[in-house]
Amino acid sequence: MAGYDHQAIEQKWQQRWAEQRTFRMPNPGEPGFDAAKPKLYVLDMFPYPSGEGLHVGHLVGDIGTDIVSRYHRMRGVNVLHPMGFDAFGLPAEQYAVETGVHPRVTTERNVANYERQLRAIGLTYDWDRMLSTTDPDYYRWTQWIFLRLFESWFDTAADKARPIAELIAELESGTRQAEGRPWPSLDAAARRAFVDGQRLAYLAEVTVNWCPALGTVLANEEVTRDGRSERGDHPVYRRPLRQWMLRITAYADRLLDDLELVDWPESVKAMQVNWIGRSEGASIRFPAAGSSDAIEVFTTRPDTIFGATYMVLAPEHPAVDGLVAAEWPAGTRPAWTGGARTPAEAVGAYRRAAAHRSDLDRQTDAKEKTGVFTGAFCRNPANGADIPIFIADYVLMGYGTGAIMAVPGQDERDWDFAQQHELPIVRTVEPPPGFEGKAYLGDGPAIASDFLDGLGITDAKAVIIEWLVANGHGRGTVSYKLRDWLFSRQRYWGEPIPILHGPDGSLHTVSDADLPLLLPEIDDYRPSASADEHAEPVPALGRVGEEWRIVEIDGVRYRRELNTMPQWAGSCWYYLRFIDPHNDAVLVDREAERYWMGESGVDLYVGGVEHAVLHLLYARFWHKVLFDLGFVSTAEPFGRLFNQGLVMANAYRDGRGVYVPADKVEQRDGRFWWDGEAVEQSYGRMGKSKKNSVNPDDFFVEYGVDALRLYEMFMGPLDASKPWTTRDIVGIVRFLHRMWRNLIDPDTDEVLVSDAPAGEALRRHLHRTIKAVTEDMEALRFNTAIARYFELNNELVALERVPREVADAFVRMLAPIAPHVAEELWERLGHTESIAYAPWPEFDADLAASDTVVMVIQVDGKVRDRIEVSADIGEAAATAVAMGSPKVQAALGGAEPARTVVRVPTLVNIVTR
RNA sequence: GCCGGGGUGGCGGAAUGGCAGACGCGGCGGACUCAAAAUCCGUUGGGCGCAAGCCCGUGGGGGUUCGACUCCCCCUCCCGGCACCA
Repeated sequence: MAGYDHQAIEQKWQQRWAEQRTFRMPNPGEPGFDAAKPKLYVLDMFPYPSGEGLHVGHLVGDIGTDIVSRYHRMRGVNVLHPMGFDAFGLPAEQYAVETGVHPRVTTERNVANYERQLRAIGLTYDWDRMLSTTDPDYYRWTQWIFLRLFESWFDTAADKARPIAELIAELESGTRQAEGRPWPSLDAAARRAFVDGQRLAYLAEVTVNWCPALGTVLANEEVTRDGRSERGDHPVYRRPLRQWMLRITAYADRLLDDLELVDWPESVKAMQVNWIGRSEGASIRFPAAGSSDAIEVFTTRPDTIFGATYMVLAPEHPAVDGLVAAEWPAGTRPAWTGGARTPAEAVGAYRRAAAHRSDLDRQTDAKEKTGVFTGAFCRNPANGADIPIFIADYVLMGYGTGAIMAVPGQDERDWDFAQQHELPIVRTVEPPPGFEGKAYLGDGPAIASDFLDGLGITDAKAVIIEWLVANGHGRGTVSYKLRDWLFSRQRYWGEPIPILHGPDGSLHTVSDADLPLLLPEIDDYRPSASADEHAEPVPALGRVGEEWRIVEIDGVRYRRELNTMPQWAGSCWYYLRFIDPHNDAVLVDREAERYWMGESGVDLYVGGVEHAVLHLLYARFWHKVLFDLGFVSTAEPFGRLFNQGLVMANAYRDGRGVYVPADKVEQRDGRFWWDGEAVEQSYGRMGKSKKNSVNPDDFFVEYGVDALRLYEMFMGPLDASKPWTTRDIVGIVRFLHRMWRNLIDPDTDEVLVSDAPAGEALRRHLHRTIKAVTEDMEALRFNTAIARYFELNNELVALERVPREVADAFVRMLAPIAPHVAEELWERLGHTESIAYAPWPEFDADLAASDTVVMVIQVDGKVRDRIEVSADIGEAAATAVAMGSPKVQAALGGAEPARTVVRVPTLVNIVTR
């Protein structure tokens, strides 16, 4: 072999790692497991195996975690580093619809291609632990967890989930009542309804996002803000449907509070806090005039109740129908009626209009506050005033109680509405002098508020809540933006929900012993897509034959649940199954779980920031349920989260706006050309749709895997988004060749090391490098670690032979990032064991700190001279050296030093002022 | 509008209170070569200067400090998230 042959080296070592199962990690108690070592669980967010395969942008995080894993193995740590595939979901199914190929076939093909690509990058996953969410052995346990959700309820007093059997026992023994009613007074159906309504997985008639084009409902999180599906960009309509829900709202406070336990980027924490949207306030009952009913509102500003001059209900509010007056009452203003002859007409017309306005329309017209008077009034409990009740779509049914007390004096939206509808405005917080705004949101003394007058906002809130409670008008409450998780999908390619429906409406679980409930074979996996927004959802499983859909037990015919789970389900707990992937008795072995999850769960979880809310919130929720039920040992699943940056690239569009292949575009005369046509350059995330992806497969042949790994890490900080520039690779390739030549004679293949000790300067440089690289490894700063390799390597160029102490340490330092060339050099240096478990080099602190330093001498903060001094120089000596400098004397120009700042040994600053 | 993150040479980036621009790309000059590539050596923030050297310089303005890319205040622009959430 002459010179550095990356292809031969990379193939050789990947083959050897596979043959020798170098990176297999046994569990506690298994042969080869060393309990004396500390543990580290390093996890990538597992990918959805798309047909397009991986591009270099996907690999940044995977390479980063591989480096961390390799580094810690060398430090004597048991590293759990698994990989799997999140393979249920829409694309495989859509592809199947288009081609007639079963989703399982495409999924298996894609998984195989991903595994091939990941192996080719030299990633050190323990492939024995590989799993796919579509494996029956895996989704068996996804279904099992669903059953645990179904069989649990949330005990608010204990602030945790408990088995539903314990609730039933308490009800039967009389220690607990069903919403105030004694258990014996309820008939069987009422008891069942009550219990089913307490479960963490429950069926409810809810307003859902129905996407007829996809033939399925979508979670709020899967709908874009302009009311279209995240996937496919189809229109989404709101309509009520009976669906499975998961009671994530019960965990809102714990999901919020426990963010303190985890080491996550502030931005992700902030997004979760924002998504949960906790706000403290009060719910207050306003009695409807001339009726015994009352309407409950939620407000964060109960202190402003004396300024509530009208009430607004969401158009869909259930109380509206009962409120609408027969005719317009005396005093109704024209601005309130919407031009209708009666309240019923006005309300009907407004509701119809509101239902057809998309969320986007509502947002664009945010300043335009529409609404109509219902003709009804309610009584403000604080001051006894009768105030008109409106419906308006600026009040959302989905938040709080779907009704507000409108306080235009202290709320901008209410101010706008009041202005546009000629409603009275009463300030109840004194704005500062000179305040010229409209609604005043700031603090100040309460005015026109009876017994609250003079109090600041905080005190006034406390006093009014106390008053509301004392007089039976309301109480302090907390409201959340977070909603329960809509868990039904009407698609085929997902986990079947293991529930049976009895003829009497009762719900029964498929027994644990009968799991997995296999996804039945089906000829036509098409969703029942429709252009009609009113079409009934038809789950794909509804087309399976009766022999599957109907189950007869003891002569009773049960219907199977036909919905499947959303794609998020499988990714909620995969990190647990990696710990014990082949266990067919339990979800995860208790001892193995305790060992690998340790104190704070996964030690390093790396993935894209796009999962900041959905996946991470859902997974935390499931984990907390499993924690409450005693199946896992930590409160949080992911102790440390790290978001890798995106890889960006230039993309080019032709005159029609169509993307053209970026790698075929040429630059001439400052413009860009493709196929003889001028094209527009843009810049953005690398992706197949923009035709600017770089396929790693192409790279292996030309530059090598080690070059790819080094380049991806050298581009910049791991968490920053960075532009991909293929030509920059040459710097990395030069480094690799130079390093090879430093150690191997290109003509004779002789190893160019000497057993002579390294010279003083080189040895110091080596130890400085070990120190810096070690610190960079700990802090995930691989870009600067690589810069240190370059510096050390460049110094070695001048040597005939590299001292062995330097070569050995250098190759080991290189191993985490460029493992193939490191293995090869390690072997040639005479080592017989894989470098993967060679000890990480230690540095000598005295050698790493240099014995002489360049001392900077400033005059009035400006650098005037640099003098090499001993590192242990004293302050007096440093000052003397500084004053002795002719350059310093020239800069002083005879001026007297007023004071001297000395920071030995690096700096002296002579101040003349 | 609110929340979070950013702005440093031609480019990617380094430096988190103490030499701004490590390292790499690109550029320029040179060696080797018939030539080119590869490789090697030198150089490369801007301005003035023959030079020694001097001045300017981390989005803009102000402040703290002997000393600020770094800390504080105001402004501005860019990126990400949320957005009529009462």
